[in-house]
Amino acid sequence: MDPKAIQESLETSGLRCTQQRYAVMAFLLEHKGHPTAAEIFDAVSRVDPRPSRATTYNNLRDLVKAGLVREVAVEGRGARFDAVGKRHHHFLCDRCGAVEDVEWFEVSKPVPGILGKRVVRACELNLRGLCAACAPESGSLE
Amino acid sequence: MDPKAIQESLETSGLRCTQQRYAVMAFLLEHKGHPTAAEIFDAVSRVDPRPSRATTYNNLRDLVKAGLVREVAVEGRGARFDAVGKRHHHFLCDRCGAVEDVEWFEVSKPVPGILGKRVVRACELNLRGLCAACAPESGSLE
DNA sequence: ATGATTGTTTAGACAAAGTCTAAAGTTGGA
DNA sequence: TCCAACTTTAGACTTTGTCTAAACAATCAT
Repeated sequence: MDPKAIQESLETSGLRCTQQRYAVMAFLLEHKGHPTAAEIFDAVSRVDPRPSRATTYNNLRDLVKAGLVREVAVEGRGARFDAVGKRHHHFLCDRCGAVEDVEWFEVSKPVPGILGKRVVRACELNLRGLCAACAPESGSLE
Repeated sequence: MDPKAIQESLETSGLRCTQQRYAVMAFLLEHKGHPTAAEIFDAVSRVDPRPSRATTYNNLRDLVKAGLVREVAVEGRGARFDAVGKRHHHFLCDRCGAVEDVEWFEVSKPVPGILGKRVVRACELNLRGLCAACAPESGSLE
């Protein structure tokens, strides 16, 4: 995504395109590996010397609220983020902790009635196991 | 699950049945609401006055390693845990943060080839939206 | 342009979540 | 009984995230 497009998507969402905000967004678009807030903070800090941690957290929150970024549900200490792009599932490596995207495929819907009054707005699959780098030559258990 | 059965399942998994460990396991079996580590610590602290936080964390880690307990993947600060029982999916409420079990139903498998060398060991669905308590009378977007 | 208003950044204190260590306490088995 | 292995404990420490008040933009209407 080129700089102009990033700026535009921020402004369309009602966010000013500030240095910091832009840096966070650009970093997320370039790094699809679901970085943690700490990693994002480190990365933008390296460019613009010493922004406060709070700014990075604020910007992440703003971007999530605006729908440009999503927080990924994984177990583990730090929140991880993901620029909203193509729909996809996630694969979590039990050994090295990597969080990888898996190409989207349609999943079965819950049997009607199972959910009661609940309103479903989104639905994603978490696959778990060993990533390509950690996998030995053994087979799957699923 | 009765006390004897809990003790047995611990010992079968190669874990001594200590006071603390038993208390953590029993609490998880009774509270299906996916408590956070902090909640578990508080609960067992109330019974046995002042165990160290470290003990609770150690025991949780041991139980997860033994396969009796699972860490639930949700975004947000504290790790949440779940006694391993019937297979189920999770429903996450966007408004109140509740994590509820959803009765198991079979989900579509990924198209072969999509996963490359990865070895899948588990697979669960995260549904997201508004829980029964938070849902207005509007419809679903999915 | 000028100034009022609003949104943003900053530093640092704070709080919450989790880990580590060293010492002391248990437990089970030879 | 005594040893080796496992547990627990307190507390220091680290990491992650939030909050606040003050300084800094940027915007908009004159």
